[in-house]
Amino acid sequence: MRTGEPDAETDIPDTDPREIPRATVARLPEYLYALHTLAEAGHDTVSSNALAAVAGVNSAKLRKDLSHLGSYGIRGVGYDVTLLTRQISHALGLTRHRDVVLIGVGHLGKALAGYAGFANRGFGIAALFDVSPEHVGTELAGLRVYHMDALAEIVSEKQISIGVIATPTTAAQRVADSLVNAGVTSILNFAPCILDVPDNVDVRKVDLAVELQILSFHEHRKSQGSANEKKGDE
Amino acid sequence: MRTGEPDAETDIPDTDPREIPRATVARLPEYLYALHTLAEAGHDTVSSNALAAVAGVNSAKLRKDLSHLGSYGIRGVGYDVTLLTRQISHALGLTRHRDVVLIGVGHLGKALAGYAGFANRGFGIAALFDVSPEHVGTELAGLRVYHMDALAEIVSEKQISIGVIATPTTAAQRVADSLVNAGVTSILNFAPCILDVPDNVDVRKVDLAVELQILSFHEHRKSQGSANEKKGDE
DNA sequence: CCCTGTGAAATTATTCACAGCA
DNA sequence: TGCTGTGAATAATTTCACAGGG
Repeated sequence: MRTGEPDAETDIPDTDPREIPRATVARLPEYLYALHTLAEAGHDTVSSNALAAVAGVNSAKLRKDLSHLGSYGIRGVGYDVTLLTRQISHALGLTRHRDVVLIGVGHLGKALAGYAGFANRGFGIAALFDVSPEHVGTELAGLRVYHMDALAEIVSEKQISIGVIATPTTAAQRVADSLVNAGVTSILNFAPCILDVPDNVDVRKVDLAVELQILSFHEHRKSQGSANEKKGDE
Repeated sequence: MRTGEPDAETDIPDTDPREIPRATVARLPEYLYALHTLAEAGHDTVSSNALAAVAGVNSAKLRKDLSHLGSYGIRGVGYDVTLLTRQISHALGLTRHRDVVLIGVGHLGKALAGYAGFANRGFGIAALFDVSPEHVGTELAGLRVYHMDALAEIVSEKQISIGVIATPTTAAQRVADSLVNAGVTSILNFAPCILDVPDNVDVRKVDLAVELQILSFHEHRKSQGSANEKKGDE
C-alpha cells in the first residue's frame, strides 16, 4: 500500500498508468475533448476553472486528476493547451494510433462504422466483420465487410488489440471468444450481456437501454419528490 | 435493528427514490436484465450469489443494493424472480410506460430507432425528428420522421418527458434547448458535448469514442507494465 | 493578487463477516 | 443447513482549504 508521500519535489519521470485512479481515467477523455474545443477557439492556455467548466466538472477534481499525470500547470496562469493535450493523450496511450475491428454490421454497426468521432480521435476502424452472406463482401463507409472466418488473420496481420461487438446478444459471447482467440485484449461490447473472457482481457459494456432506465429513475424521482416546483416556460 | 420494533414500514413497496445511492441506481438495470434472463431460463427463485454471477457483480454488493429497495428475499432460499423484477421496475419508475422522442435520424439515429432493446425494456419511441428535408416525412422502423417544428406539439400531446439526441455535435445544444422548451426533463445525449440545461433537467451523455479511449488506456497499461500482479478488472 | 498542487476532511462505495430467520 | 440483511471495516472518490510559486 502506497500512501501519499510528503514530498512535493522532483519525482515525475514517466507516469505509471497503473497509479491513475479509475475515476480519473474515465474523465481524461472528457478533458481531452474539452481541450480540443478550446484549442479550436484559439486558446493557448486555460485555467483549471475554465477547463472544468467546459468539461462539466468541479475544478478541484480536475486539478487532482491532472496531478496524477504529473502534469505541470503554471501557477497564476493555467495550463498550456497544447502541452496538456499531449500529456493526456500520452497517459491514455493515444499517441500511438490504435485501429479496431468492428463485428456486426447491423444498424448499430453501420452507425459505428460511419461515426466520425472515432476517426477524429485517433481510432481507425481496420476492418468490418459479419457472418451474414447479405453483408459479407459489401462495402460500408469505405471498408470491406469480411466474414468472421478471416478475423484471426486480419487481427494478427494488422496488429489489432481492440474489438467492438455490435452483434445481436445471442452472438456476442461467440464473437468475444473469436476475438480473444485472435489476440484481441480489449473489447467494447454493445450487446446487453456479460461476456466471459480471460482475466487479461478488458471489457467495457455500453448498454443503450440502461441509460434510458437510469433517466427513467430520475423522472420517477422528480414526479414523486415535489409537485410544486414547476417552471412555467412557454 | 428491528428487534422490538413494529415493522409497519416493511410492507410498503414505495421506496423513496432519493435514498437510493447513485451507484446502486446504475446497477439496477443490470439486475433487471439478469432477472429477465433467469426468468426465461425457467428460474422461479434465485440466490444473491447466482444473480450476482449473472449480473457480473459481488454478491454482498447485490444484497446491499437490493436492501435499499426494501426488497424481501427469503432466507435460506433467495429472491422470487417475478417479485424482485417488479420491485426493481417500480424503483426505476418503469411500471409506467415511458415513451421517448428521438432527434436525428442519421446513422446513429437509425440504429437507435431500430434498436429492439428499447422496446423490449419498456421504452417506446414515440416519434422521430430531424430537420433535413431528405429525412422529414419519411418512415423509419415504422415511425414517421417529423420536422423539429412539430416537436413541442408532439411532446406535449404525448406527454413525453425523455428526449434522445442523436444529432451532430453542432446541433446538439440547439436541440436540447428545443427539448427543454417543449417540456422534456431528461435527455440522453449521444453528441460529444456538454449541454447547458436548467437544473431540473437531467442529462446523461454517452460518448462512444470515450469508451474506446478508456480501453486504449488499458492497452497502454498492459503494454507498459510487466503483467505480473493482480488483475485490474471491470 | 492570480493560479496550481495537494494534504486532510468529508463523502460515497465496496467488501467483510456474522446474526438470525426459513 | 443455506441464505438474507446489515452493521462495521475498508477502500475509493470528491471536496475543502490553503500553502506557495509566478
